[in-house]
Amino acid sequence: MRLATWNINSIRSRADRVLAFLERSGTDVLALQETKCKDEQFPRAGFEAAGYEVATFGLSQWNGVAIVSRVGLADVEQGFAGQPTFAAPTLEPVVEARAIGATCGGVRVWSLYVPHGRAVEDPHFAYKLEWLAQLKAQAEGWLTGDPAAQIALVGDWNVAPKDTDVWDLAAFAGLTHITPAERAAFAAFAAAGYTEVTREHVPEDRKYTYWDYQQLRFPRNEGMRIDFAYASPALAARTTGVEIDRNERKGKGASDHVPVILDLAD
DNA sequence: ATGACTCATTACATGAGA
Repeated sequence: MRLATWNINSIRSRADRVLAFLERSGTDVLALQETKCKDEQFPRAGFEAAGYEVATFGLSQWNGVAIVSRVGLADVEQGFAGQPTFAAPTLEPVVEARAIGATCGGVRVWSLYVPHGRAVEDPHFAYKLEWLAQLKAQAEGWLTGDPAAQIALVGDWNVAPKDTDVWDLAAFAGLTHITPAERAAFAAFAAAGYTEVTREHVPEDRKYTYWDYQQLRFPRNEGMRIDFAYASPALAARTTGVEIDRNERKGKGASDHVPVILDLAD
């Protein structure tokens, strides 16, 4: 089975690209982030015509996550238990559309769009840390008592765990994504028993998953590695390979992130 | 070339992204 994750930066702008990717890569289950549309606006028809089921969680033009699968899609959950809320200025707190779970081909898949944080002194940053802490608390519970659990926590984590996961550490001084607090929140999933399988299979430096649209970041390979896949022990044992599909950043109309693809043994 | 931001909005400028 092939399981992929991709921050698509608007599904309505790139549905054709995603359909072509599914066909070319032979991906069975795709977790999407930043779909940037409400559920009723999601372009489902093309996916269903291609033989995929679709589960979405979108509330507005911000955030939005989805899972598409051709190996079954059951027990959909929009958001996770205990997911922190966020209050935009002048608005009531809401559970944002940043997490959706579904069981696909025997794997409990979570498509995750971790809050950005914006700036270390911004309320969004504390929200980010709490969001990760609460997700970790839930994810720890999903593992207990079931050594055979097949769980994949995949998506845009908005954390660069290693100094070499950004193109120039000095350029990030004082900014989010590289702080010890964020890295500790990310590492807590490993302490809880999950394995970050993309690092295991692609350990080399400068294997980025995101390049800013500005300042020729992609042709210069000045990117960030922030899209990851934490796997439960049984799922990690099944993971035979990982590919970061760098070619998807090329050309007109690319997302600023590329797909990360996991190969799972039957 | 892999190329000089992009997306969505009761839009025409603003907020968000990282």
